[in-house]
Amino acid sequence: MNRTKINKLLKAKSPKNKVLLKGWVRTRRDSKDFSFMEINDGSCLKNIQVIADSELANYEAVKKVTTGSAVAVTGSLIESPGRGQKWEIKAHKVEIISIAPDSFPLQKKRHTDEFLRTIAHLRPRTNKYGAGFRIRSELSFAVHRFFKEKGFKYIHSPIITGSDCEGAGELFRVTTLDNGHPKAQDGRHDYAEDFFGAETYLTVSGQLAAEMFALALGDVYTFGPTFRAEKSNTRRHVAEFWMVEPEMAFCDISGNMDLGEEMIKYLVASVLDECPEDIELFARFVDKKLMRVLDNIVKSDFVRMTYTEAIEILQKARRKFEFPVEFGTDLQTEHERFLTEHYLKKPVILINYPKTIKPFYMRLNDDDRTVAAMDILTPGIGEIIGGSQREERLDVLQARMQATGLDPEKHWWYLDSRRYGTAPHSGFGLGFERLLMLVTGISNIRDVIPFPRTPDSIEF
RNA sequence: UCCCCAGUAGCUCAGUUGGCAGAGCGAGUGGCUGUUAACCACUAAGUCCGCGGUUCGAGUCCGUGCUGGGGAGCCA
Repeated sequence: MNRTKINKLLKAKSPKNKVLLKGWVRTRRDSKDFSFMEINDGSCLKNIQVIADSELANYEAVKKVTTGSAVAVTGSLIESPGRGQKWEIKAHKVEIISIAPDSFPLQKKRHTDEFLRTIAHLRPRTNKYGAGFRIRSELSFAVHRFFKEKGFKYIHSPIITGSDCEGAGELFRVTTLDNGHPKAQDGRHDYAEDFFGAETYLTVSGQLAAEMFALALGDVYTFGPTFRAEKSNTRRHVAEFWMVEPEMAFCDISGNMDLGEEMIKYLVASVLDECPEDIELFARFVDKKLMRVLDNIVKSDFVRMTYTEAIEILQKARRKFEFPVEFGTDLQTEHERFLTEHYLKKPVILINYPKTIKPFYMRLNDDDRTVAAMDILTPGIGEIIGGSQREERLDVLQARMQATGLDPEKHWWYLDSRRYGTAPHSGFGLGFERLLMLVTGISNIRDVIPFPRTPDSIEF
């Protein structure tokens, strides 16, 4: 007999004589001649209530089943005479697959997120983390569906890279050399002896690869893990995170903004549509304003303004900032928060940043002082998307590389894309975990990724 | 890396001026009961984060280290 998942059982239209259910015991309560067991199998937030009575051959053993134990229940799905649930299972047979000893650390009460991080291998068994990771799964599929519906091709960009100029951030080195290996005269490893015959790193972005494929397949995207060796310890940073990076040929900064806004709206709407119960949990217990925030994102247009306009707003603001605001300085967290949380109270797309604070590949504007950069900032999260129209003019790109200290020779293949059939193109990167934070209201990035990697922490 | 806060039972926390180590929940045992994070009674459970110092006496004061959290920088 095949097992039926609980999400299906709970949606039943009529009673069923015989079903098989497998899952974990969330709680058990004894009554006079029977026992109530709440079973969860991860298919949905809700548990199903099982009635195990003294007719069962192993009733004495069933009464010893603890929270966290695994069971298989054969029984009939009947309408519950009790209040609080429509359906319940009258057990004919309860197979005890395993008993969790009383050291099982999850209790039927709320735990702090800090404690649950120390048992990251068990936290998906809680309501909140189960819900969060179901949402993460649905959101991933929604990303692919969004791009598929728009005719984008999915590119698997490499994880190991020899390129160190993809973006800002410290890199993780990839090597098969060990400490005993002979070193070159400067005391560093001789990477000619290494696996690839050169220094290699974990990727910080799939952008350069995506650009090459956009200039062949038209509209493409990558969606995979990226790595930053920054020793930053904040609630918004992890060393390993997932990024979504679309890249579009024949697309300018304006089309880029349109896609970014459309994509965030689509993804938020998808989750609201597909995970209503899981989202409801976050709206009730994690962030009371969540539904209003999400509704606002889906329904209202994002504000669009230039970096220069943003600077003027901040300069006129009657607020003391710790860092001064003037053209040429990057916006600090306090500035971003003022704009999105106090001034506009909604997401904003900022464009045309000074060229001095942005990477070489962003397209130089006609004013020669700004580049066609685009950041989308949202209340609470800050920068969720960073992108640009790319510099497609070979000579300008070479000049920008040299000005920022990059060796054009080494990136010959990247420059080839501007030699042969170069065309305007644009793209951006969206931090997948930050999107999850936005959608769930979870305030710490460590709680939206299964096993977070942060400085001095690699237990799981 | 810098600034701030915290660390006491399995979990969440209280602990007064430096003077016997506490509660709720969880767990165990028993009772009650179509129960809903059930209810009632009893029981067990501690390196008060580590090290050093002050003191007749330190969970409490001082120094230092570790761990966790928040903020900043950097970024997605």
